[in-house]
Amino acid sequence: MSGDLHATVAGRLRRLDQRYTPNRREVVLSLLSAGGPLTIPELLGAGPGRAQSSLYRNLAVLEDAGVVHRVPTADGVARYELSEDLTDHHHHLVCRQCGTVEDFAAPAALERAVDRAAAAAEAAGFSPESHRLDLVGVCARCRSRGERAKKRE
Amino acid sequence: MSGDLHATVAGRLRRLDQRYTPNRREVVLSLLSAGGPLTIPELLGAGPGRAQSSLYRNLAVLEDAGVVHRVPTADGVARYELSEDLTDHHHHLVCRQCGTVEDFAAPAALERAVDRAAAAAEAAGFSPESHRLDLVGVCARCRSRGERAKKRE
DNA sequence: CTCAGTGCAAAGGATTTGCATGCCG
DNA sequence: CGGCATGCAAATCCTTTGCACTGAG
Repeated sequence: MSGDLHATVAGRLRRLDQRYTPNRREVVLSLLSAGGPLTIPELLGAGPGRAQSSLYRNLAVLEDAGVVHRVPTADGVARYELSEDLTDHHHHLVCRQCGTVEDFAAPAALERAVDRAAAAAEAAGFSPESHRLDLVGVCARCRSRGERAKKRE
Repeated sequence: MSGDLHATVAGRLRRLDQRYTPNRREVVLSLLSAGGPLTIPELLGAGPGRAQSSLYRNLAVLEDAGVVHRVPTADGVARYELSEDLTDHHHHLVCRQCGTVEDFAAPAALERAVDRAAAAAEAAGFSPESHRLDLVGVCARCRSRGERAKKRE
């Protein structure tokens, strides 16, 4: 199954006359094993000797090819994840303190409710293609940190 | 009712030893009359002679005070809107072509479904505080533009 | 041999900060 | 008067681009 993924990625790249290079494979592998969207520094940290500019360029190519997806976040740092048709549809838990983003699978009932809302938007002239649902709050790690800080007071 | 709003804003600013200056009032008024989050240039265009840096600083202060909210967007340009407790709870229709964001009220059933999902996230250690739901697609304006372009082919 | 891919360094654009001045409380 | 607010300009941060070099086909 992992082989299928790489074959798919390679195919999508080939359509743009682009190759599935080691650098790009590295990116895909990192995103695959991550539990959520990764930042540039995080992706860079994975392998040494990689140039930032190449990473940015590769991400742009991969995004063009429909392999990765750029996730805008509040802290101004872009994050990237694999395109939804390569993984499962999911949503995000966004920590407002440390900015990390974790994947989260929503109940099917929620998806249905979103689809109905999309239909309503369509009636208003907007053509919905996808949706984005984030739960914003405090992640477990930051919460325990906060409680420790509170005790110290 | 609008007076209430300004009083509330002034109060929240005062809590931080900040004043409700004309510049800040201008920002709040612009956001109030807009049908969605505004960019810095849009906010700047409203009044002449305003310095960008002051606007950024004022937005930061207003965000601290819980009056405005920063909305991260895909095109790298930050957008701002009034805090939800000053307006009504709403969601966004994001145009992937021109980047504009319009407000959109979701059906109550959807909100309930989101709340249930939030409860599930909470069980997993995450503390949800709010949520964000965007429908991404093409706005009516861009769609008609696109159709015209298609005809020309 | 050709053209995509890479790394380095410089450029670009959005946002932030330093500093002197203006102004409200 | 003191401290917040403002404008201007310089600085910073993330991201993009230019250029020369390497490597795969």
